[in-house]
Amino acid sequence: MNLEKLAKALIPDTDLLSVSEYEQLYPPRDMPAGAEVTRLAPSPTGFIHLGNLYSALADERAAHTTGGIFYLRIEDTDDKRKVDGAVESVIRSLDYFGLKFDEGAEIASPLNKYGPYYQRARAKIYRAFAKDLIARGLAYPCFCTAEELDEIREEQTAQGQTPGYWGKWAKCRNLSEEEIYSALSAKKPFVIRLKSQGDISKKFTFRDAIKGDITVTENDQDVVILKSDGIPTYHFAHAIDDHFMRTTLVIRGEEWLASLPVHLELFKVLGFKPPRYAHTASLMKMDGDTKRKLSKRKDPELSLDYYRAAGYFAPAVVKYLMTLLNSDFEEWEMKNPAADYRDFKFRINKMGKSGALFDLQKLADVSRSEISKLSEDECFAFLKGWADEFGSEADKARFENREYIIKILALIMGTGGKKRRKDLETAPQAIRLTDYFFDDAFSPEYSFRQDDETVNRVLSLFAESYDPSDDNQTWFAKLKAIAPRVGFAAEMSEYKQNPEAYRGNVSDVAEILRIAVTGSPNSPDLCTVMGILGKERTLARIAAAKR
RNA sequence: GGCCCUGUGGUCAAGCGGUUAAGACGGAGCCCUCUCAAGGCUCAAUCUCGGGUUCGAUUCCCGACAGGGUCACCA
Repeated sequence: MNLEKLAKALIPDTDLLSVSEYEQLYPPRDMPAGAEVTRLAPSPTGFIHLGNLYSALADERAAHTTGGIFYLRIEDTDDKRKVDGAVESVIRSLDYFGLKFDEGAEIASPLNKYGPYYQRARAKIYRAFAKDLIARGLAYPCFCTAEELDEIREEQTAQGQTPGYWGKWAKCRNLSEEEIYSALSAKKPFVIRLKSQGDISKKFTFRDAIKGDITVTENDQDVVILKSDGIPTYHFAHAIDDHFMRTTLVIRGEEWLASLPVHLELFKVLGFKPPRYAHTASLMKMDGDTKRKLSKRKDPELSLDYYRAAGYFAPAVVKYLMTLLNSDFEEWEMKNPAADYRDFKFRINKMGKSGALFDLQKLADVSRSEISKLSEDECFAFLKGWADEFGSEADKARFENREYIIKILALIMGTGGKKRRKDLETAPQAIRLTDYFFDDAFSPEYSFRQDDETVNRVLSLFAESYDPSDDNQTWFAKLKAIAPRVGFAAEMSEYKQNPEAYRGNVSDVAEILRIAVTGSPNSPDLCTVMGILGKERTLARIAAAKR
């Protein structure tokens, strides 16, 4: 059979470069030794979830801790998956979490020399190599219809054979020249398949950067490399793109492990040196009583946009993911509490081999601790940032009087002091804590535990003696003085020794006042709260709370 | 079902032939306290199961079992 002629008939494009011309067009990168080139290669659905961020963070760290390149490639070979604005959404989401691409799709960079970064725009390259493979007898056209393939599969299943297009089942593998040209002139649609040279009975060991040595058999499947629309499958595009974009380290989910033999054979027939691979254990989630991989369809609450909207502190999410990526990160962080996480020496080979369960409690803990480290300005910026994008009008308005809100934050969150509140996981949680400082949000449902008479008496007595210039101690002494007048113990110790002798104690006095002023039995130091509210509002609230 | 990966407390996990089997989250309890928060202290909880190898296995080997993944003209 004249293979050159066949290649021209199958792929008639006349504007394709030669194999060596592509090598010149995309020369090896000039990089320091040890620098890794990694990539994020999503399909353009625009939806990325925590699992994707986890893997993207591994890519980004691997590149940026070695002085390498982290780029974005869009795998749009399946047009069913395309969603408008998806690429921008990916970039924006990752940027929110502090991950930046050095080059790639929609990235303005002088480094963009290995594009185009959309696979659809790279059709010529794939076709050039498919043509070369055909001419070398390593690929062939297949005219089987979906129905025929189904039949083959059924037959294979019935016989207990491995399903797929291989060996004797690969009907089109040995089509005669005549059969091919007659099918072609009949305009029958066709795909291009790899003519696998592999032997299923031969095993080989492959070294994965995370999983270590993995023994698999050679590939014997005549996989599709060019679909009937002339667009490559993932496998073919992967081999060509990662070669010509000069990727050094392919980090991807372990679901790809199964197709590794295919990819390695592709690299081999193409004459490319394969990159190093790191197959990451995927992030899992509890579903009923079994674990399963995080799924974009089933777990919309794991969307990155969800975390943004929920007001999680982005650096906290990243740090949580870092603890999952390299478990010694946490220890390192304890030793270097002030250091940037980027200073940590991320190691791809220290990643866990088995899939970690996504632990919302742990994320919450990291989040609490990160938020508790925020300075006044950072805290203000964080909360305002959330309010501006996701908060109500009232929430937004709250940040207009900077001086006032800063005072409140210092009180409720302890910003500026050493006693920091550490139970806040998200921005809205913190903002809700400021509600009673704003009259428009102050709508108390008083829940006094004492009878009306006691409440009124305490309130009146306090109002009479209240002096906004009192310091904390003086203020509290006045509270203590009120206690015996309503039959309560002034000292906690006295009360504890003899609880039956009193109707209550100072803390009950404080509670009445607290509910009156803040609407809640819980608040930070009441004296300071009153100070921030000012005498007028304090007294007005006390008056309004009377039964 | 075939093939591949994985298997230390509830969760994330250190460990790499001899350890009282780290640490973190979570849980329980106590103390302190004007409430909340914060802080201090204490406790419970783990090597999937069999066989080997070895003076000695959580650690090495084999098997079982369990969990996960994958078997497309999707990525």
